[in-house]
Amino acid sequence: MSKYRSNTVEDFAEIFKALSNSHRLTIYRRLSSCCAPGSGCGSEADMRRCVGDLGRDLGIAPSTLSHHIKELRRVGLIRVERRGQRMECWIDPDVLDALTGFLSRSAVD
Amino acid sequence: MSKYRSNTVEDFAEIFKALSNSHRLTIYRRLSSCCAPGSGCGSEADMRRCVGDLGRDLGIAPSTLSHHIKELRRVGLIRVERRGQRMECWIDPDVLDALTGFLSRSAVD
DNA sequence: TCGATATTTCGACATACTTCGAATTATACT
DNA sequence: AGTATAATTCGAAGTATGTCGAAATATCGA
Repeated sequence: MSKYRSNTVEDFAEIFKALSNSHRLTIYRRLSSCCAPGSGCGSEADMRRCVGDLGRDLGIAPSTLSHHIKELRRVGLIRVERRGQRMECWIDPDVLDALTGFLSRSAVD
Repeated sequence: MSKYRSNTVEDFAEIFKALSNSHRLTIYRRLSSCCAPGSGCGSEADMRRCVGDLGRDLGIAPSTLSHHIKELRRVGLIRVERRGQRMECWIDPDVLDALTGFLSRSAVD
């Protein structure tokens, strides 16, 4: 039931670019230790983490953190939703699947 | 018998950066339609492609192509060896495995 | 309503990246 | 030796990225 479909090589290049910064990659991995909503491998609270938590101990300014979150969101790797004061983030598993599929699949071109 | 071992998040970020340019990603995918040497899924000739072939129809200057090949090589994604006038390239399957493993594995941190 | 907490937006700056053309190196062929 | 082909190195130019601080927005609690 993968609803995600990325079309071009450019799309995937953008996704890789989002993971090409060590701060963003760390953020993404911290999220990937949680589960996707609806995947039933943890409580709701375990699936999501707020922006502040994700950037803890990274040594970057809040504005920089926000910029990185925005970038991960832009390419579709993560989803974000407000919950009170916090912005809760979680991984879009479809995009991750598309990415690993893209890597292992042989090029047509 | 995976002899490749990447240590840090920074290493993986570098690998993703190498794939974050659509020209380099296209080059890499053209190579991944071949097989690794020793994997026995094709003749020797099928496993490798020279720099000029990999950059065909990409619309970039030879010097730019060379720069991209160098970058893919630097992070370990591909291997290069001279064969006469040509430089033959092929994929390092260990690094690709490490990459997909890294993506699916949960973060410890 | 006022202050605290969480996050974003904006503008600025330094650094890194992509690309090119010109010149250079390596190999093959005649 | 001389020429052609394949690829690299170098320097330059424009663009993109990562980062910050200051100011703004959103929500919660007293």
